[in-house]
Amino acid sequence: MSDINHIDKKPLIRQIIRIKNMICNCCKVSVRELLEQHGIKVEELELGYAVVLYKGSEMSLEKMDTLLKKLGMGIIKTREDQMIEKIKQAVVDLVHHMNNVNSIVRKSDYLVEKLGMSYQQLSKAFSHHESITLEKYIILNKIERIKELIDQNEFSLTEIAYMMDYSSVHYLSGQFKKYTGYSVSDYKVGLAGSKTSLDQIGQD
DNA sequence: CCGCCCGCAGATCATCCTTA
DNA sequence: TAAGGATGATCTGCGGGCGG
Repeated sequence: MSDINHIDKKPLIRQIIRIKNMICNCCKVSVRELLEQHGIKVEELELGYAVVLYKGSEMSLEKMDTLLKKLGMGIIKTREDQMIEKIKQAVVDLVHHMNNVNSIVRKSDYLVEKLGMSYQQLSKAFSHHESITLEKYIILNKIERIKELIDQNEFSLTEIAYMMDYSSVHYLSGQFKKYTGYSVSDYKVGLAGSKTSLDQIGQD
């Protein structure tokens, strides 16, 4: 009797979950692996969201959130959370995934166009939700991208400045030192600290 | 000569706050 | 919710120094 009821009460739930701090394909691999290890079928998986199928009696959103937090991620719950995550992904797209110089338009214009909200609204929501301003978040992402380009050792600092939409190499150099505490030269010879994970940007 | 770094002044922009 | 103003931060342009 109880066994029959137990089986009947195992409905499969299909749900879209929004996931924060997914910033690259490596994250997708990790998320899929983690969820499948816990019996969750992943039907679709993109940066920022997944379509999952799971047994309601064995798994819940809370449990999934706990699992994802082990990867530095988590499930987005409120509308504001979702908006902040969209802003972050737009910034990551802009800074890290656009190698075409011409595509790097004014950051605020790009975000306004991509998210369909005024810059004031975006900035206010971001500052309210995070410990840094939207502008600083963009700059910190650019610094991490610059570190990557320096590590690749393919471009001079002048070329990197041009690629990252700085008007001059000297301003890039100055901003790099301001935000990291060490110069580009120090970073190149390994005297400085390592790169920061994108999901840790802005978190003290 | 080239690449990198630094300082300064002025222009531009982002953010915050107030008001309607 | 949008508009406008104030303020501080960021960015640019110029000039110069240093080391390879």
